[in-house]
Parts: sequence; structure tokens; C-alpha cells
Amino acid sequence: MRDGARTRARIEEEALRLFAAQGIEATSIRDIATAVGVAEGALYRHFPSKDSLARTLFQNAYANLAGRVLAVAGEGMGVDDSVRRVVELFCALFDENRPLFSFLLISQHAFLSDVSRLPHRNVVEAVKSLFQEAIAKGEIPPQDPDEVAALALGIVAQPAIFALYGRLQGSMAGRASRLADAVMAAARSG
Amino acid sequence: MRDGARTRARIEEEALRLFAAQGIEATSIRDIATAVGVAEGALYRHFPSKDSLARTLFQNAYANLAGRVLAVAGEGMGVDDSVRRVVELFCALFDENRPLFSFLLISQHAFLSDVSRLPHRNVVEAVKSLFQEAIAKGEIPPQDPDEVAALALGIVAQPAIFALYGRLQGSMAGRASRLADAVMAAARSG
DNA sequence: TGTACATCAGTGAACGCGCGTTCACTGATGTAC
DNA sequence: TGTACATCAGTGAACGCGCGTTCACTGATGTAC
Repeated sequence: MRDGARTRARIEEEALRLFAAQGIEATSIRDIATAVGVAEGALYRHFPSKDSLARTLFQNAYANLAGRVLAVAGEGMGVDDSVRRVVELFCALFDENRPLFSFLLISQHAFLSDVSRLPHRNVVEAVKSLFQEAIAKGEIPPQDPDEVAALALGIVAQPAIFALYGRLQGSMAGRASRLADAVMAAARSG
Repeated sequence: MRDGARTRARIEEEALRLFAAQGIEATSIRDIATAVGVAEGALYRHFPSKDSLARTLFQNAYANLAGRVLAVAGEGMGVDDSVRRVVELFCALFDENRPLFSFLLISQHAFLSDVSRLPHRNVVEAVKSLFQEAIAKGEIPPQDPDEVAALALGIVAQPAIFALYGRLQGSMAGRASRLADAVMAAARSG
């Protein structure tokens, strides 16, 4: 025994997969324990409650994504290149881990209200800061940075949701260029 | 008594309000019955199950919205005017009934997979048909109609979600013109 | 119009079920001396 | 190195609770003749 870290990692992995596939409420502690191959009680050695498990998974995934967005955006290019690379990042991550994005997109409503507002922990703030810089530099017209962040996220998130439902086929990476163009066209129309 | 239709209408109204405010799973049959002012059993005179109640509410609201979109889009104007009026419609309906949109946006993931694909019952199909016509007429570049429908819906839905979370303040109607411009700019960039 | 019966809308206690969580326990591993 | 104890990770039966749903019932309204 004494392999707590490994078990914890497997709990997180299986929980994320099940939450993404069937939703948090529809996934029971027993479902997760069975998938991991441990007894129900074992989960409570690693997380104080089911809610805490779900919340931890969401916040970690969300903060991780925000950090990556900030890193790409902060490489000192023009806004066009920054947007292009952030959109490519979203699409690539989506393609390589659909369950993760499914979980983030579907359960955001339950957790977004108590997520940190720091740009390196919050995807919305990270995207917003990118556009604030572009406005300050005069690369796009002056406008409400929250509004243009919302537009931009919608342009990427809605096709991703359609992909999850099978309404859009193929990889998201194949759409990245088109979506980046759409984001910049929308941002310039303000 | 013999006022079944009235009671049914009140059940739908209160259920929608509670579902929107706290989610479907977190709302119990007892919550709804108490809000309406009847016993739990009374709900089963009007709906065979809780799931059926939620599903009926969603499909009716969704079909109603699709019908209105089609009506506005089918008035034989150019795509710019059609888009502008559809966006204005969304924003006006959002402002006048936030709980309804909250319910549609938050619970779409649970029901979208079994919604009708007819344009007059499905918002996505209605929006898609609008762009298909614009492509056929050469008003916007040739492109995947599902993709441009996704972009357009994202541009309107994401700000609406932000408004629900208090991240964007003020009415959606005040943003309609900006959002319509963004949709057309994005559609033309394809 | 009066009478007898059917139907409808609503009641509310009761049911069974699945859920999240607890807890006394086991045994392996770490630590102190 | 050996011994005694502490800690850690995991077990799985059991608990209580809230949920959706049922059902025998009541009484008002509609229908037939």
C-alpha cells in the first residue's frame, strides 16, 4: 500500500471521465469507486466530499487552461497572432482531451460563480486581458473588453459544443484558422 | 374545481422559474408543488413524471423561439437586416424573460440531443437556414452553414451567459446592434 | 327538474430506492529508541 | 537489528435522508335519462 498519490490521481481521472460523459449529478460515488477499483470509503481518504471532488477538478482544469492562455498571449506578438495561437491552443486541447472540455463546458454553470478572478486562474480574465492590451495598443477599436471577450469565447466555445453533440464533424484544429479570422473580424467590427 | 388548465399553466410557470434559478436536479417535485400551492400528487395529474415536465418545458420554449426566429428571418430582407432583427429578437426576449433563457442555456445539454431537427422547432436549424439562404444568394462567402450558425449563436449566447452571471451589466437590447455587426463581420470573414 | 352515476382535479401519507457519507476494522508501511 | 507503536490507505456494511412516485380517498362538476 502507501500508494495514496497514485490512487488519488486515478480517482481524479475516472471522476473526470464519468462527470464528462454523464454529468456530475448522474455520477455516483459508487460509480467512481467501481471505475477506479476501490471501495467507496477510499474516496473519502482523498476528498472530503463529492462536491469538493467535482469543484477541485473544475478549478484545476480551469486554472490550467487559463495559465496556458496567458502564456501564449504573453509572448509579445500582435493581437492577430496572439488570438490565432490561443484559438489553436483551445482547438488542439479540445481534440486531445474531449472529456475535459465536455466537463468544463457543461459544468461551468455550477462552478463559474466561485472561480478566482485572477487572469492566471480564470480563462475569461485571461482572454479579456489579451483584448485590453490590444485596445491599449490601438490594434482594435476601443470597446468594452468584457463584451469582446464574451464574443471571442462564444465563437470558439459554441462550435466546440456542436462538435461534442456531433453537429460539427472532424477535428477542431481544422477549424482553428477560420475561427481565429472570425474572432478578429468580430473584434474589429466594434 | 375543474380548473385543470389553469393549474397546469401555474405548474409550468413555477417549474420554469425554479428550474432556471436552481437547476432541474436541485428542484424537487415538492418545491414545485409548494410554489404552486398544491399537493405533490396534483402534478401527476398533468405530467407523467418530473423528467417529462422538464422535457416538455424545454421543447415548448425551444420550438417557440425557433418559430419566432424563422418568422423574422423569412420576411424577405437581405441577410444583414435578417441577422440584425434576429439578434434584436433574442436580446429583447432575453431582457423580458431572463429565467426562460437561463433555463434554455443551462439545461440545453440535457435535452438538445432529442430535440426535433425541423427548422420551425429547432433554433439551430432556423439560424442555419438563414445563412444557407445568404450563401445561396451570394451575400456571404460560401462556407459550412453549420459552422457559421455555431459562430453566430456563440456570439449571442456567450454574452447572454455573461449577463446571467453578472459579468456583463445592463440590458442585452443595448448590445444588439454591436452583436449583429459582430455576427456579420464573422460571417463575411469565412 | 331530479336523480344516479361517471369523471375530473386535487390530497397527503406512505413507499421504496439510491444516494452521500460514516465508522469500526484491517493490514502494510514508517518511525523512535 | 529488533521491538513497539503510530500512521496511512483502503474496506464494506450500515446509516439516514430526500427524492420521485403511488394510491386510496374526497368532493366538485359534468352527463344521461
